[in-house]
Parts: sequence; structure tokens; C-alpha cells
Amino acid sequence: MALPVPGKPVRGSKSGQPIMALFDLLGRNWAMGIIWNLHDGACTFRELQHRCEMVSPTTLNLRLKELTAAFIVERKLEGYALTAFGNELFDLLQPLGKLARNWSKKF
Amino acid sequence: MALPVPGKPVRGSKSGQPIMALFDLLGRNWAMGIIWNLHDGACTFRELQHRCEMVSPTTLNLRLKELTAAFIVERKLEGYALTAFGNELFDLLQPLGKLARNWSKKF
DNA sequence: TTAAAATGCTACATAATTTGTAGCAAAGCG
DNA sequence: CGCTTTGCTACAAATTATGTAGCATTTTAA
Repeated sequence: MALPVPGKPVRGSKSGQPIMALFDLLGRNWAMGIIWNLHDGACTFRELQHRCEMVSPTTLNLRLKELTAAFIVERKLEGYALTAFGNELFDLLQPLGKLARNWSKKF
Repeated sequence: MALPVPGKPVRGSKSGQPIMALFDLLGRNWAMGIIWNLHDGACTFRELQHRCEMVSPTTLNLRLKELTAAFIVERKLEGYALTAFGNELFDLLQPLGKLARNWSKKF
């Protein structure tokens, strides 16, 4: 799957509005889960597989490549980690945790 | 596709952690784009199709049903609209717009 | 009142993505 | 040197998404 690049057509926008490109990227299976789990600290591929309870190595690998190409994830000696930008993104995602707990009471 | 319900196994969590259930829902194609576009105000199905430049009616309809079942979207006389909760969710998503514009400079 | 236009979908076949299981090559360890 | 662990890749099956048609119903307009 091609990396959604802002400025080029992506799902949601022929002109590649940045937010739509980001939604395209984050809306792929596991993308947000990976960011969420990586925030607990850099880790190896296998460790990440365990943090994401049910991800297949195929999907994990593909998503990691995309997130890396999108400057959200990087490889360090300790393994995969969020970039500075990845952390900014996480900071915006984090409040969803509380919201989600609230939301879960509705069911 | 089954609605991800917090408390039951979802993609990302066998125990259905709320955040993972929410990620499962929001991570489906077009889910965030729909929420984003609905924030401009309630609208009809066809109007929403236009706001989401390239969504197929099949996907739009499925996503709307899921978002409705998840208390994020509701139907009003004027058409589809965000619920109060949907608006809270939007408020958390909104900052991503600015981040995305920043991010787009990296490419 | 009635013909035309708009709306809200559904059908269905095709294409794209994701999953799950195996397992292999390379690196690290003892 | 064997034994583990790690980071993936292969590949077939299952699940999702897309695109185009088009139809039944409601709304609009003459």
C-alpha cells in the first residue's frame, strides 16, 4: 500500500490535505495501536508483537515501514521507537484514552 | 464487520481495553474522515458523500451504521450529525489538523 | 396532479488489505 | 560449535473496501 503523502491524492482528498493524508496513514490497521504501544519505550520487533497482542508479523512489519517512512517511528539501538514527531502525535492521541474509558460505559 | 465493543476482544486487545476498541473503530477506513467532515454540520447522505470526496456509498453506509451504533453519529431531521460524544471526540481530533500541516512540511 | 429530480441506500463483482502459520537467515550467547 | 533469540519473508486464505448500477421513496416544481 502506497504511503499517503500530504500534497498528493490520498483516501479522503484528491488534493492530499494534510489531515486526510494523516487519517489515511493512522486509519490503517494497527497504526494507532503501534504508536500507543511504542510510547511505553523503544523495543524490539518481537516485543512489540507481544505488546500488540494480536498483530501478525506481516502487518506489523508493513506498518512499521510506513510509520518509519512517515517520520513517526525510527530505529534505534534499543529497537523501534517513536520519533520526536511520533511523540507529539502520541500526546494528541493520549487524551483519547480517557475518552474511551468514558465511552465504554455507554455499552 | 462486527462493531468493536469495549470489554470484548477487539483488534489490539483480547480483553477489549476501551482505547483499543476505539482505535479499532476509528481505524476503519473513512471513520475519522467522516467525523471530521460531519463537524461542518449535519448533512444528508449524498452531501456527506461529496464532503468525503472519494468514499463509496457502500463504505459510507457501513461506517455510518457503525458510528451510529457506537453513539458517535446520530440521525436528525437535517440528516446525519455528530452526537454530543461525537463532538467531544472531534475536539480531541481537531488538534491533529495543525499537527498534520506541520508534518506535511517534512515531505 | 404529476413528471422530474434528489435522496438513501442495496447489489454485486473486483480489487486491495489483513491474517495466520511456517520457517529461515543472521546475530548473540555460552 | 550448538542453542536461542530476533527480524523478518512467503504464501494462501479470509476479510474489507471500491466502483458502478440502479431502484424505491421522498421532495420539488410546474
